[in-house]
Amino acid sequence: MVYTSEYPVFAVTVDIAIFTVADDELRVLLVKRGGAPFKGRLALPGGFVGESEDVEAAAKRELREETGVRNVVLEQLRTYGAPDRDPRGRVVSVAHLAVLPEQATAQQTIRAGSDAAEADWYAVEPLLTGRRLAFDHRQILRDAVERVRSKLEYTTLATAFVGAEFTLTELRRVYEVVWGTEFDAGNFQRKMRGTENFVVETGNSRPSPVGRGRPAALFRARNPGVHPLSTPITRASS
Amino acid sequence: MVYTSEYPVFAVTVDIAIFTVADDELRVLLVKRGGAPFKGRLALPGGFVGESEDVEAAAKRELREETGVRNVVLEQLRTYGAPDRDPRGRVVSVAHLAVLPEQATAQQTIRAGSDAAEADWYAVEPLLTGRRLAFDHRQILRDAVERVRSKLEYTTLATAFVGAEFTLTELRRVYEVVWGTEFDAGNFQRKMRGTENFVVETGNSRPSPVGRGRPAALFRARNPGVHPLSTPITRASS
DNA sequence: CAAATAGTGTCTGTTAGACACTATACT
DNA sequence: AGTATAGTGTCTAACAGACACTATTTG
Repeated sequence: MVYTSEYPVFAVTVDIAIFTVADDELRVLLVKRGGAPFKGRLALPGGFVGESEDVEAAAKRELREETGVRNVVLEQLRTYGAPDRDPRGRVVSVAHLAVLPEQATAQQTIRAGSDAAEADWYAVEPLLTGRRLAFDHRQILRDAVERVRSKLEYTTLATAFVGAEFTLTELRRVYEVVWGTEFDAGNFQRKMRGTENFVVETGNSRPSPVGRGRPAALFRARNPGVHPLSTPITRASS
Repeated sequence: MVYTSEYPVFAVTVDIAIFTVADDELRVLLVKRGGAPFKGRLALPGGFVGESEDVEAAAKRELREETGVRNVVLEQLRTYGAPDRDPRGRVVSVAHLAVLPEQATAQQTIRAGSDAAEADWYAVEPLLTGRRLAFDHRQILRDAVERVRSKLEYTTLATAFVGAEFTLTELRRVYEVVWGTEFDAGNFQRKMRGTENFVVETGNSRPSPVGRGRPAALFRARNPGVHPLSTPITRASS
């Protein structure tokens, strides 16, 4: 290592806020820490970046280790670098943000590490003000939620919360749950159908889960990944 | 250092894309590198984060060293962590974004470091595709420009490009130069006056720089800093 | 006065939101 | 038929953009 003698030495970690929407709740995947520091406290999943490992690759690896899924939405959030944020020493964390459809959450595999175990989904809302998380993870979580809420407006991120084929009601629920608002179902429908490069009708339909009512047309995302919207989805409505 | 033996060792730097608008151009402050690697190549100003220094504080320090100014807009952009991005070894860079009013650019002091000298302002546009910068700084610059363009829409960032008191024509020029678009002066005026918590009229006025024409009313930012706008400034117009 | 820049009036097309209504399923 | 969910029609207020016009200054 060239720098160990010339420049200050850091460790670099990635932490990931992995979100999903289930049972009309925005939820985040947390692990209970098995070792010091913050033993027993809930934390965002994460870990050290390898010596020759790209930071993004490290985030992907951690996400795969925690959830077993690949090819889901994952993007960098921001970096947290306060000198006292980790009691063990100088650790800079590059926080990331991931979004999973509810269906994918079943594949979640419990990580068998020594400093992390018992991964589980938690409702986000109480975590923002109540229960304390390890390190500065509450702040990271707050920033991540803010980012998700904002990205719903200007990008196609909402489709990352639902399966490959989805009804517009399912998509509307994502907006309603993440924003804590209500939409007029009719206006939402028109807006979705009228927004370019967002969703396309597949031709298939799905019967109502309640067993009654008109079956809903199925849609899919126009393009894979997250893209900016030409016309934003406004946050207002009743 | 606890981690030198336990975990991979990194150096952490900050790089800053410092923007201003002058002579109807978006410009960025670059330094010519005085030492290896990339000796003689242009680079974003930056440097190593100190052993007990907060990452944000390091960015502020670098900005002050390069420009002599304090209390200007400075925010984190994103972190670049490819394993081969610095030929000297494993260096992760936390890139930042700063915006200066043209008036403040005169105070720029040339940094007297060994690996950086001759700081100067360069038109951004040719740098995005042409001349190569040191490290991955072209990519950082691209991302920074993208962020600035986007933030003009949804935040009060435009006011960071102008002085404490400014005319609406000056503000309009910021949008036009950064976006490369033209606005209808009248509609822009109405939009600014009608958008809440953006600008307020001071009561003062300033004669036209050309010496002819009606003097323009002076405005100031409603609140210091960058804030989200209730209604975005749309990028369209002629 | 002419010229130049600042600022207002006004029309038009688009769109968000409210809400009534129609469509299609199951029991 | 009754009920529940999906989807359409239609009205209104707000707003962006085009563009004509007025206001205020200097030479």
